[in-house]
Amino acid sequence: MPKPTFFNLAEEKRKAILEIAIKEFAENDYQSASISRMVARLGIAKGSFYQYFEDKRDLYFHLLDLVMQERLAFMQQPSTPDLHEGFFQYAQWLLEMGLRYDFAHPRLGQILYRALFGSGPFHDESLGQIKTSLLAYQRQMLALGVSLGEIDPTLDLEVAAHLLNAIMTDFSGLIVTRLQLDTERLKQGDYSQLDSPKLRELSAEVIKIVQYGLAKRSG
Amino acid sequence: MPKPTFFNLAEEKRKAILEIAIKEFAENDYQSASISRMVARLGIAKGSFYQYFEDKRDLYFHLLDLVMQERLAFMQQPSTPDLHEGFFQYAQWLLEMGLRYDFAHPRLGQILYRALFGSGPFHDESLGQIKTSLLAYQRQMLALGVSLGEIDPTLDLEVAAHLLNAIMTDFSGLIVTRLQLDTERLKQGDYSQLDSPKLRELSAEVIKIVQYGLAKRSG
DNA sequence: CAGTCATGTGACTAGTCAGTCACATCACCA
DNA sequence: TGGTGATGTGACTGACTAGTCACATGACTG
Repeated sequence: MPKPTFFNLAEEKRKAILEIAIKEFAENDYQSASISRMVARLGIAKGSFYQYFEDKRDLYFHLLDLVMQERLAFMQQPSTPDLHEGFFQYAQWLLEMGLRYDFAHPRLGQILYRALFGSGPFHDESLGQIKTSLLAYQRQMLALGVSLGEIDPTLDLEVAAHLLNAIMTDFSGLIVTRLQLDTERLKQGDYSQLDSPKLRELSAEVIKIVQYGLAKRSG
Repeated sequence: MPKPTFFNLAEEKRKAILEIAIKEFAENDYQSASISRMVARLGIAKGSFYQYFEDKRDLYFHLLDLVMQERLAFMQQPSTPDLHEGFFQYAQWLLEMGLRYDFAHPRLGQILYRALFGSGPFHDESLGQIKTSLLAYQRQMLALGVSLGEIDPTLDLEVAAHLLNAIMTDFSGLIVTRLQLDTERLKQGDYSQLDSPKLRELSAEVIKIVQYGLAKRSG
């Protein structure tokens, strides 16, 4: 937890610190993210940093908290469909929103991605918990899908949850290559290509495969 | 490319260097992998290292080469089924072999995994090529599956290849949690739990989902 | 005004790192 | 034996790191 001093700061300054910190941890892994570089960019003294945070780790976990909060808030939009209205419809919506989030907050996404798949000094600690909770959610979704009669009840739900999760996290990478988005332009905030109807087409295609598999339908 | 001096070394010494280097790059990302630590462990002088390799990057790319070579060699076993005898049978075999490889060479797998999903200083360079070539292979497989009449010809093969690839690379993580394998024991070379028939059961379950999807079959 | 307390500061410690270089050692050959 | 070229060496450079601390500034209060 950041020290009280940090929360007493003028909002402007606090936001500036977070902005630079997010940039630093998005562009570098935990080890390589540099406090010296951050304070230099912020134009504040090294000592000040240590009045805001216990240490580097303290800042890092605070950022992870923010990332998860942002993501949850982003997902809780009024347009959210009800899972009871259709499992695969809901899954497609999840896919699309996850993608939109990654485009809207590429740096936050990067930090989360690093925490999930990277291997910093705290890989087992609480970061594993994020992954576990994501998987638990997918599993819960699937269980509901089974009870709605949409999901094959003979499936191993743990395996299915893993696959669903793998596909969803991989989806961003797919879209980026597919739409041939210029990563640099993305970083600079130009998301115009997102409006392309291809996004919906693609998520529909993915869900179709998830739903019916690769096999040629008999006939 | 390593300098000629490296290849002139006695095989014993060369292997010792590679062993320590693999350990170092498996346990740390590129930035954190330390040449100073390596030469200390090897009991050789820092200068000697720079007579074997141009620089850190040179060593790293040499290791990546080795990893890919090892993996290819591992996959080209006499037991390899013919893709023409059945797409999904072949896919299941691929899944199982990939897993066995990761168990047999956990450190090499770790290095490859880092190269694919990490974000070192050379992420765009040639490492992207590895991923691209893996994807190209999956895509080729799928195209053959279509021509064999096993794969739904209306699918977008690029999307399908991505999903297949995501599932395959995620599979190792799934198995490790599923079989509740002790990672430490694995590192020490105890692979006894691999004999479990669960391995085949699980890969079959995964392929079943890939083949027919999650949806409850009508009826 | 003096006192107190939160906040800001940057030089400093003790450690890390990749990479260099003048020198030493060794093997081999004339 | 002396010479030559490959190989080995480790102290050294310059640059970086996280974190500390004695001190400075500012604001608010009695």
